[in-house]
Amino acid sequence: MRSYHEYCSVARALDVVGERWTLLIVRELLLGPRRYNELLEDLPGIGTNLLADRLKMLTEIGVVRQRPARTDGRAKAYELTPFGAELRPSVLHLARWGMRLLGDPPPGAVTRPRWGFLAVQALIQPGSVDSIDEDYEFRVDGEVFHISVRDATANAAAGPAENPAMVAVTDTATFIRIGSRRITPFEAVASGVLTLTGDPAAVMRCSAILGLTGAGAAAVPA
Amino acid sequence: MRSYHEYCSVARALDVVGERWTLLIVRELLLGPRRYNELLEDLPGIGTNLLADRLKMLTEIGVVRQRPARTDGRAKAYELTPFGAELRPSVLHLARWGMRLLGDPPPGAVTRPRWGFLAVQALIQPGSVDSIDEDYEFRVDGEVFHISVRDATANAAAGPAENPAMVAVTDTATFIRIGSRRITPFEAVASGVLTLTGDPAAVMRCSAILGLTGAGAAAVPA
DNA sequence: CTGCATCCGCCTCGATACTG
DNA sequence: CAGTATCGAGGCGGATGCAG
Repeated sequence: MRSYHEYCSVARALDVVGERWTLLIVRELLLGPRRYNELLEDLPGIGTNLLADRLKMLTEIGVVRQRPARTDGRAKAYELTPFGAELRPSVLHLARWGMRLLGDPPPGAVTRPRWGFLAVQALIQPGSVDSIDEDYEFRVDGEVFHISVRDATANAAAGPAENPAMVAVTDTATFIRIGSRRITPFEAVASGVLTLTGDPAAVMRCSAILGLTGAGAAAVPA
Repeated sequence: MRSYHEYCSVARALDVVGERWTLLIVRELLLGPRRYNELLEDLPGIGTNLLADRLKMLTEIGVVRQRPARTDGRAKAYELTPFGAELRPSVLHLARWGMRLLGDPPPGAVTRPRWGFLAVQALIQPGSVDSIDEDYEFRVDGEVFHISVRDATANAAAGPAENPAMVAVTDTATFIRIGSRRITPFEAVASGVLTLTGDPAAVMRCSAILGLTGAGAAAVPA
């Protein structure tokens, strides 16, 4: 295992998760346990030997562990250990930062609706959460997830909301275009690529939580 | 420039800062502007061509920019753009995460006191800051920096504090050993590798800010 | 069919030498 | 001091093979 040989926690962290593909494997596992072949599908281009090597290394270090898959007793699934799950803030901050680098989807690019789920978690701004308890549901290219606000704290979770105050329906490209502030939700609604139903006031509160209301659409320099 | 070809903000971020050495360059620049040869010294093993390539790429993307060095009008220094500086939370979270992976300093490992400055910033827990305005000074192998608490918010800065309520003097290895919770500040004082002067109550408040008081010395699994 | 291990061409990386 | 040029070694990516 290659190392920077620096006695610094950043360098040490990068010794473990800084090699190619490794943090993307963590990204997938942050969305839930995953089987080997599922990871191969989620990460086009990775090469099966590399995935096996990375999983073995991450398992040895204690970032990832195996456990029997839910559906099939024989098959095994990979999941993050609690230690590995502590990478979530780093990955979410990277997601937030990378959002501004995303232009329109290039022709050869792969897109997965699940990634939008991560994007929402990255956009949530703890300071902008109102004290009204309610849920917002998102349906992005068939993938369904929601944000729950309880006690002025917002959490994202998979699956539909029980009684959503707002439902947003769109496609992955539009979703990321909104998240990267290239268009506003209102423009998306106007052009018909986003459908918002529910309480208009809840729509505004949800937009605020995701930091999409302010004029702070900072552009990428140069 | 190599890419994952995924339309996902995490993958896009890693396209830019995920290659070898790149995030360590950012780490150095987070500590202030730096000249080419200084970066070469800070990052042993990088290879001068790779540093040049990375700096050029980061400059084109808008993460880094050049500006005339302060001391010498002709010489140029590299610094982060505001966009690049937004990588700070990601790097600090990684620093926090990697702290638990740091054992005792291996024989061949390089150590720089400046890295401890980053470690302190990574350890600061916004929720554990008392509402007493005061400063804490740290002297680690000659490098001096401090934490300022104002309005229940803690900030780390380079240089000495004006009127520190506490001064901690130690070496880099001990400093990181404390940060990784392998020993407590009290054990370090007892064994003579850490010297704390000032108000004992301030020492406790500072320890709390850095999350060093609780029993939460979570170990690395397996 | 899933879950890897092996093999091979290629491209990045790392070290040294060289130039403005 | 601040890079560019060159070249060998090794990690990476893709195809294939094989065991449970």
